[in-house]
Amino acid sequence: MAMDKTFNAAEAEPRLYQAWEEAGAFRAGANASRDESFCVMIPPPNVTGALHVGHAFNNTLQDILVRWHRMRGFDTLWQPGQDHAGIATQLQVEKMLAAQGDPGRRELGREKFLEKVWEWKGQYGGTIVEQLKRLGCSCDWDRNAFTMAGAPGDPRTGHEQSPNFHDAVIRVFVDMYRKGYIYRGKRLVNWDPHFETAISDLEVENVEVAGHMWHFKYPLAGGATYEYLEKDEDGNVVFRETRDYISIATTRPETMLGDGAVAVHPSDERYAPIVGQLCEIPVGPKEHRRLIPIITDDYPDPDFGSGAVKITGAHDFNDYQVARRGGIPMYRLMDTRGVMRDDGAPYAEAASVALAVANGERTLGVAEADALNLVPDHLRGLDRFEARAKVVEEITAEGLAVMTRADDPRLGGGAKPAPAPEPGPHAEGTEAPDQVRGAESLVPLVEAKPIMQPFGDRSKVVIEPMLTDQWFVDAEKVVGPALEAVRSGEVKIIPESGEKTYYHWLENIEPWCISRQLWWGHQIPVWYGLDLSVEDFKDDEGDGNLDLVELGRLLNEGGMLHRGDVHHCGASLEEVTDRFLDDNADIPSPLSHATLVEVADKHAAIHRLAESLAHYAVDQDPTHLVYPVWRDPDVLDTWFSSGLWPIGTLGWPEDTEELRRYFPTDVLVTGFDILFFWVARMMMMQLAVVDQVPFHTVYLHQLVRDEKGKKMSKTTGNVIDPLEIVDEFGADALRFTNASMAAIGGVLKLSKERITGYRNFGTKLWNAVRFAEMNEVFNDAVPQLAASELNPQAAVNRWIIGETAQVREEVDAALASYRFNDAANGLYAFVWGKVCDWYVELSKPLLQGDDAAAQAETRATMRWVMDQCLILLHPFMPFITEELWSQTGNRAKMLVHGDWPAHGTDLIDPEAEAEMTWVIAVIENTRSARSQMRVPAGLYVPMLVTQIDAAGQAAWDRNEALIRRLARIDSLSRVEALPKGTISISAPGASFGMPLADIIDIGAERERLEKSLGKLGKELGGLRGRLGNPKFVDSAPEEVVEETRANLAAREEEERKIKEALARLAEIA
RNA sequence: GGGCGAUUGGCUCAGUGGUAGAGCACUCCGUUCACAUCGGAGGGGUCACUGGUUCGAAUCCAGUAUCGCCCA
Repeated sequence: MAMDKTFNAAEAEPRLYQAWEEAGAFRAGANASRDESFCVMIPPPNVTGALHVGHAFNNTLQDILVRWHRMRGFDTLWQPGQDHAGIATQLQVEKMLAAQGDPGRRELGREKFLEKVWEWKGQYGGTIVEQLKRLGCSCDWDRNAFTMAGAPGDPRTGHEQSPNFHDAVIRVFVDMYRKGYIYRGKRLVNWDPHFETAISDLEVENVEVAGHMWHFKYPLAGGATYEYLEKDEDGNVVFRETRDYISIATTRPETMLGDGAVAVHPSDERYAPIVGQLCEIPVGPKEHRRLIPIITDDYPDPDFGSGAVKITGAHDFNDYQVARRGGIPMYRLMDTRGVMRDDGAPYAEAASVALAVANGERTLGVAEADALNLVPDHLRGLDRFEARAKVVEEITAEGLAVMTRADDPRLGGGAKPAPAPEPGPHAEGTEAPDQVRGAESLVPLVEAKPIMQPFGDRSKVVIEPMLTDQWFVDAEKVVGPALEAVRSGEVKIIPESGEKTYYHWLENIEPWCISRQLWWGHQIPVWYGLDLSVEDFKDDEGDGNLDLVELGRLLNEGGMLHRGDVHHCGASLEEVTDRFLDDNADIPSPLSHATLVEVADKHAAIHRLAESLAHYAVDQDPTHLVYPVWRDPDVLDTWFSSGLWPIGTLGWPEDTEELRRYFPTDVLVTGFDILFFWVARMMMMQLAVVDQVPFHTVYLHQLVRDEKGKKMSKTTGNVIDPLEIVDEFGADALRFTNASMAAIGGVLKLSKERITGYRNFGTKLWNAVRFAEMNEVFNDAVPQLAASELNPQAAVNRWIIGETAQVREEVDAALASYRFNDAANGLYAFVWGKVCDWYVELSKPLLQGDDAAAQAETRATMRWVMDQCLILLHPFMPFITEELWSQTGNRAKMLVHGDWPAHGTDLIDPEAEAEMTWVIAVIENTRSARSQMRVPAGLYVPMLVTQIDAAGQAAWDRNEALIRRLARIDSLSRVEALPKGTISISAPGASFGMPLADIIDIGAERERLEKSLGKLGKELGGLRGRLGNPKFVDSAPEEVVEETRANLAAREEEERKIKEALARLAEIA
C-alpha cells in the first residue's frame, strides 16, 4: 500500500491517542525495564481552566521528559490532576446559576450550593484533561487527582481513583497547627469587597490608573504654630512661613478617618519642631475632631510631596508596618463589602476613646481598636468612593485644602476646582461650586497623577487592604529547610537566576494567609466554643455548683457574649471533643458535665446554651445540658492544598507503594510567576510535613507571548488558541515549536511562521520515510538489525551510522540538562540537514544501482537510520512518529514504548567521516561553481583532475557514482594541466576543473575567484597574525595552536589553487 | 526607588574565552524519478556603547545608554 504524500494529523491524532490509552501505554511503570523511577507532577491546572498556550508549552516540556524516560525504561509516572480553584469555581457556578435563573448562592445555602459545585465539576471539570490529550500528553489519566477529592459531598466524577486529598489537607493543617506553624490572628490582608474574602497577592493585579493626590492641612492642636523653613542644597533658606498646620498628601482621603498618626522622616528638619505634638484630622464633626500624634519613622520620603505621611494602619500596607513599629492604633473603617462601617457605638463615643488613646491616657488592644468605629455618623453606610467625595468636599469647604494657582501644572490639564473622586462603581459628578478660572484665583491642590491601584483579578473591583481575623502559616518557622535545600544544591532551580529570586523572597517572607471566606474549599478543621472559664465569675456558695442566680449572671453579665472564644484543632469533631471537655472540667458543675454538640455558628451556640440552661433551671436534670461548639466557616487557600500536591497525589498520609516508589519526585516544570506562590510553598510544606524535598529540580520558564513579545490578552486580541493551532498544523508542529523555543530562561514568542516551519519539518520526515518505503527499505526481507550488527561496507552507510550515534548523544545531553531547544534543533539539523539532504540523496545510486550487496546493506542501514529518527523524535513529535512506525513493517511494540538507543560514539568511523566530508565538499564546490557560472542545472559535464592525493583518489573511486549523480558529472579524466577556460574547483588534496570554455564567462569566473581570494585573505591574516604572536604560541593550549596551524595550511593550499586558476584565466584574457 | 535580566544579520533567536550560527524572510536558478509544506546556489552582522582583564573577548569585569520583568 502506497503511503500518502503527507501526514493527516486531524485523522491520525485521535486514533493514535486512543490506541495508546487502550494499550495502557501511559500507566505508571509502563515499559519499565530498570529500577530507577522518574516522576513528574503536573502543575495542576484550575478545574475551571481551558488550555492556553502557556499550558501547551509547559506540558509539552513535561511530556518530552516523560516520554524520553519511559522509552529509556525508567519506572515512569506523570501524575495529572486539577486544583479546585476556590474563587474561580465559585464564581463560575454562581454565574451558571444566574444564567439559568436558579436561586443564587446565598439563597441555596452552603450545603446545597456545594452540591451544585460538585455537579458543575462533574460536568465541566474534565475540559482541560481532554485538551491535554489533544496535545499528546502521556499522563497516567487513571490516576487523575483533584485537590478536593474526598471532601464531603464528593461524588467522584472525573477523579475516580484520586487519593483522598481532603484527608491529606486536613491532616497537614492539624499537624502544622500542633507544631505551632499555624496561628490565627488579625493582620492586614488583601480583601476583595466583591467576593468578601481575603485573596492572595497572586490574585491581585496592580494596574496604573489616572488618580489624584489631594493635599490637606492637619491643624496643630491648640492652635500651636512653628516656623516652616525650606532650604536649598547649600542650606540657604528659600522659603519661610509661620504655620499652624502640617501638610499631608493622600490618594485616598476617605481613609483619613482611620488615621492613627502623622509620620515624618527623622532627618526632616522642616518638621523637627513639631515632632511629638498632636495635630487634628480635619474631617468629622468639629466638636469631636480627633487628635493624632506627629511621629518619626524611616518610611516617609522627605522629597516626596510634603514629606509628611498620614498613617492609616488598617487600610494601607506601608502604614501597617509603620503603625506596628510605632504602636499606633489601627482603626478599621469599612465592612466586608467596602462600605463605611455602620456598627458599634456612635461616633462621639468612639472618638472620645480614640482621643484618650492619642493623649496617652489609655491603650487599646488590637481587638479593641478594631471594635471602634471612627466613621462619623453621617458617613456611615456610604460606599468607600462616596465617602471619599464627601470627605474631600467637607475639608475643602472648611478651607483646609492646600490651595494653589489655577495654572499650577501639577493640576494636570485644565484646573478643576474639585475633581471627581477615583473611578468607582458609585463615582458621582462633583458638587463643587463654580469658580473663576483665572490664573490668579486659588484652587485646591489636587494633583492629577497616575497611581497604581490593586484590582481583584476575578472581581475587577478595587482591593481593600483590610484588617481581619485570618489563619496564617508562620512562614518564618518553616522557611529554613526550604532555603537550605536550595543552598545546599539538594534542589536545583533552572535557570540559576531563579535561585536568587527564591532566596530573596524566602529571606523576607511574610506570614502566609491561608484562610478564605468562601464555601468551595477545604473547611478549616477548627471548632470554637464559648469561653466559660470566666475569671471574675463567683460561685457564691463555693460549692462548685451553679444555682439559678449564678446561671443568670453567667449568661447576662458573665461576659459570655463578649469574651473571646476558645478553639481546638483536630481532624474531626471527635478529635476535639475531649479537649473541649477538658477545658470545661474546671468550671462549676453542672456545666462541667455538659454534653458537646455541634451547631452552625456562635449565635446558634449562645442560643442553644441559653436554652439548655433554661431547661436545666426547670428540670434540674444535668444530663440534658449541652456545650455547643461550631466549626470555623472559612476554607483554606487553594494554594495550601496544592502545596501538598506531591505527597497528596501519591496517597499520603497512607503509606502507599506509589509514595515509596515515586517520592521525592524528580522535576517540576512550571512558570516563573508561581515560584513564590507554589514552588516555595511546596518546598516549605513537604519539608515541614514529611521532612523531604518534593523534587530535586525545578525548571522555570517564562510566560508565552505573541510573536512581538506582547502578553496575550483578550483585550489586545492577540490570543493564540493552542487547539486552533493543533487543528491547523497538528499537535506535533506546536510541540516541536515549543521545544525549539525552550532555551533556558528564554523569552517565549510564539509565531505562526515558526509553527508552519516545523509542520513542514514533519512533512519532510514523512517523505523521507516514504522514499525509503518506496525503495523497499521496510520490506520484510530487509533485516532489522542493531547498530552493531549492520557493519556496512559503503562509507556513506558507515558515515550516517556515526552521525546518528552523535546526534543521539547530543539529544541525551541536551535533555539531561533541560536544553530542550538544543535537543530539538539538533534533531532538526540531523534529520533534515544530514539524513534528508545527504544520506537519502547519496543512497539513491546505491539503492537504485545494480550492486546487490550495496543495495542490501544500504536498505538495512536506511531502515535502521529511519527507525532511529522516529525513536529520537518521538518525545517531541509523538503522533507522526508513531504513525510512521506503524506504517513501516511489523513492530513488536508501539513506538511509545520503543527502546531508546544507548549506542555510543564508538559507532563513529573517523575514516568514513573524513571520506564523506571530502565527497560532500567536492559536490558542494562543484555545485557552487556551476551555479555561479550559470551552467544549466541538468547538464552533465566532464570533470578534469590535475592533482589528487591518494586519499582523495580512493574516496573518488569508492563514491564515484554518488559524486557523479549529485554534482552532475559525466566523466573524470586525469590531465597534466587544465586547459584555458576551465572552471576551477578545489577540494582538500585535489584540484579539479570543468572545461567549459565555450559556455563560461571569463569575467564572471575571475570575479568568483577574486571574491573567494578576498575572503581567504581575511582569514589568512587572522591566522598568520595569531601564529606570528609568540605569546599565543606559548600560552594557548597545544590543541588550539595545532588546530590553527592546520587551518592555516589548508587555507594556504586553497589560496595557491585559486591563484593558479586566476593565472590561467589571465592567459586567455 | 530596590532587585533580576536583556541588547548578536531584515525578523525571531541560539551561542560560558579560540575570531559568529540557525530558522524565517530576501535574491537567482530549478518542477521526470521521496517531498514545491520542495531542491540547488547566494547576499547579508565592526555581536548596543566606552573602558579594563587576557596571547586572544559576542563570551569575563566596570561603567554608560536603551528596553523588559518582578517588588515597592
